[in-house]
Amino acid sequence: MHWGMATATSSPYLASSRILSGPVLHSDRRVGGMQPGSTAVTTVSSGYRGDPSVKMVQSDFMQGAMVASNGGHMLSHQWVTSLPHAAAAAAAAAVAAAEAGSPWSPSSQSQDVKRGREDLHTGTALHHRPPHLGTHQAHQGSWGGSSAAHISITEGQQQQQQSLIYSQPGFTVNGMLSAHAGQSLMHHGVLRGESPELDHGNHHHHQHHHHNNHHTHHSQHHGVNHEPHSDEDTPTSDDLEHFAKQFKQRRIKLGFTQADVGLALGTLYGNVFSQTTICRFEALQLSFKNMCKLKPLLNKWLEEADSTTGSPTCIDKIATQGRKRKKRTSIEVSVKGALESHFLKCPKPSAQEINSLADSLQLEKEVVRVWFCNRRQKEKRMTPPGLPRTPEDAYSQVGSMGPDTPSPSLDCKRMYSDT
DNA sequence: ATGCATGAGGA
DNA sequence: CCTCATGCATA
Repeated sequence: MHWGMATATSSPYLASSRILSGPVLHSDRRVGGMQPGSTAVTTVSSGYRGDPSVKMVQSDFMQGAMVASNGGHMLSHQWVTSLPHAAAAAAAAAVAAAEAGSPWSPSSQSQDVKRGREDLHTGTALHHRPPHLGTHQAHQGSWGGSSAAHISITEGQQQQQQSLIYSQPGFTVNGMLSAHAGQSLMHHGVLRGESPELDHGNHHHHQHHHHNNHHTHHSQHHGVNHEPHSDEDTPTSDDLEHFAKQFKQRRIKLGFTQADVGLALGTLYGNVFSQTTICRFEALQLSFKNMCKLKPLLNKWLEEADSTTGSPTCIDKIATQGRKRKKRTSIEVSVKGALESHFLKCPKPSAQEINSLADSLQLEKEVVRVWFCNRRQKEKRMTPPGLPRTPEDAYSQVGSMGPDTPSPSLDCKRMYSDT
């Protein structure tokens, strides 16, 4: 209705300079009108959470503890999506038919499939460094697989630059170790203006749009597998996998949560990372290149971590920026199914296509666009659902990705005019 | 652990 | 607008 298609298009939300401290709480949930037919709802919640410093050694399940229950001031209502009475929603819904097309996307993503986890969960926080664990398992080349001994980042998914400045002058490293028992210490010893991207030293990566090299490559011959020595040379996929595993174990043994690590990295090297990123690293859900970039850092952290086992140091908590984020739009399952279907037909819909889709699904165009972007990214991640495959047939989707999506999908052209 | 989102950077 | 790297907010 109101925002049918004229208004909501690219609402430049955000930009709120700062949040007034005024207790402006609007208890307006979703403006009532929503019925079990809406395509999506945007959940409302407070804008920012205080500090997750509740360091409780939990395995690595989730840091649910962070959801502080503060007074809550939800004053970000620029994006409130007034749900239209989705009527047609139901129509398009129910389309969740996933024709397995990709090697690793059988029919999972409907909402969130959990691949089985495997182990961990050491509820105890022990600070003892394990002698070492030599549990290397088989490896299957997930993505880059194969001995990437020489692969160097050729896969080149485009890349920007990430630098890695070691800001923090005399600030000695060793900023990890959060509070050990109590809360965290939020004391800012140093605040860097925030360094977004830092370079790692190698920005020789340009963007070529091709994927990782998953050609059958067989490990050529590395006399002995170079373990995760220190870092340096581009690690092989196997290395990464192995490292990630070890990292996770050590981290847990040391009693740190993923969030802790991310924080420590920040105070340590000037790059803060979130729990999410650490998690994804451990799960190898990052792009090959991204994994390579993070590995050295995490490796250093590990070293520091066990060497300092027991040295409390301060961690600073950078001020939180009042960045307003659009509330996460919850897309209904059925709608997701629809999107999924379209994605299979055409992973890269044109703007117009997106518009049509958005319209028929009654979602904002932006939401749809982003959905596709995320979907594509997901497709590129490592850890295909169901890795344990023989390295041989790991991939079959050859022919398509190359320098740049040679398969431009010259077909997705079916916009139906609703009504 | 993940879904949706933001942004930088490149065309 | 896309790709990528990241992360808040969630489930």
